[in-house]
Amino acid sequence: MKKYSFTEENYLKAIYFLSKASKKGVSTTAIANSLETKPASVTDMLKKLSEKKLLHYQKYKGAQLTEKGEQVAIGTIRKHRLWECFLVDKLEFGWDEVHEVAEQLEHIQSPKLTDSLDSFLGFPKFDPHGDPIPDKEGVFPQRSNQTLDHFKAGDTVTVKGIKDTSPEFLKYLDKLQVDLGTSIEVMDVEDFDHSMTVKLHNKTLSLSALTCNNIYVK
Amino acid sequence: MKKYSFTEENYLKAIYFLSKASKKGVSTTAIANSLETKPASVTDMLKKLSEKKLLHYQKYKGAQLTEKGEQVAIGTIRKHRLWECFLVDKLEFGWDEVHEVAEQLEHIQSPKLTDSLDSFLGFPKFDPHGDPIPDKEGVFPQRSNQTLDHFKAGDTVTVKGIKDTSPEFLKYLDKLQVDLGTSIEVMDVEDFDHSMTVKLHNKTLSLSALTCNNIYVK
DNA sequence: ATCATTTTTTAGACTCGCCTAAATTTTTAT
DNA sequence: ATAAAAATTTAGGCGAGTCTAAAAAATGAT
Repeated sequence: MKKYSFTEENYLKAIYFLSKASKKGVSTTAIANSLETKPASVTDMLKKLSEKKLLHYQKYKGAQLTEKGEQVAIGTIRKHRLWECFLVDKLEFGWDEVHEVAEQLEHIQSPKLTDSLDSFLGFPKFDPHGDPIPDKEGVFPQRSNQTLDHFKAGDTVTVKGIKDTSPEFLKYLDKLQVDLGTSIEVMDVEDFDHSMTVKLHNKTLSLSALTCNNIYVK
Repeated sequence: MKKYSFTEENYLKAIYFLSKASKKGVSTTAIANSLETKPASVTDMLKKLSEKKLLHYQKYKGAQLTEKGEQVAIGTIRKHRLWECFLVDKLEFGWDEVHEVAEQLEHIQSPKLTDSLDSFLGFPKFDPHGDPIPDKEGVFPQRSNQTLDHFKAGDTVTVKGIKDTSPEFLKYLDKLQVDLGTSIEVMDVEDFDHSMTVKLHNKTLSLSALTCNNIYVK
């Protein structure tokens, strides 16, 4: 098992997420934006990662992870999400407070630690935002990818995940008492702006189309 | 609260421990040996740490931590030892397996994490090797600094800590069933080589002078 | 007190990851 | 089809942290 640097893991993780979105060849600029760095720096790093067989790279054509690179990325995501579970379940962090710390913890190199943590947490399938946690073999459990905005008046659904996991949005959801597992009944959908009137915890409230699109439900 | 790099924390920690041993001006070579680096590299770093007011440094005179530098070192030791407790108490690591991972975890930057972990662990005073864990204010609890070799036939003592925390010695102690809290009765001390015959867990065994000097008791 | 040995520092260079500015290639618009 | 715009790469450089080799200072032995 080779070791990869903090930076390498971050690049691979970023490229992994971007490749899920765009499907073919992740662009230099996209990576640069995602990592808050400059395109020139990304080009340098792509060359290095390419030499290490972690991704395929052709000048001007973007990057694609190799199997090896994808496994490193998935391993990093696994660590990140397990630590998020730890922080919320054991240390009583809020779901809006875990990201920054998990960004550090995800780079700790110790397979034994990762797997012991997994076991200690009871092999969770989803992190505090409902995002799937890959198992030791890199297999993701399936999570509903339907968002609340796809439902209509009369439907009753359960919150399964949050798409926008920014602290701002998460704090807003806290205020609304929306959490994983919360049951939501759709009362009405407004034709004009696609906002929804919903009932949850016996309270009636209105959710914008954007909000509804950021809540995964089933 | 400023942030210090992985490397800076390691230098400060090493100098802290060396200064406890030698009392006046930690030498370049001593630091280099401790960190498995070269004296020339240490000189460079001492200049930088000195500029940051983390230590006092004069050419050819060695280094001494400032109050600020000492607090950073103690903070790092606190993190290290808390993580060791976590690994042993919660993740069922052996006391001989924790050092390497704790060396990584100790550099995570999040006061909230450190303090939550402390609370989650029940504010432990000593780590799995019996070493004292400084509190949030940097105050160390007191631990017996008497070693087993200072006792004589007829004395009965309790193991309070291990001086040599190398995996090799710790595994040896595992084999002898010596653990923190283990009660030891001194049966006999050999004049010739100062080895001891002791009784513990109703077993009689012989311990070398070196072994006895590496076990803190009270 | 002086000479030899050891320790420490300086000088110059390397890697990693990043930057800016300029050159080049690709894409888009006309 | 070509010119303008956008994306990407190259070139050169910087800071952190490290190294080796050589110079300088401190220490120890006689």
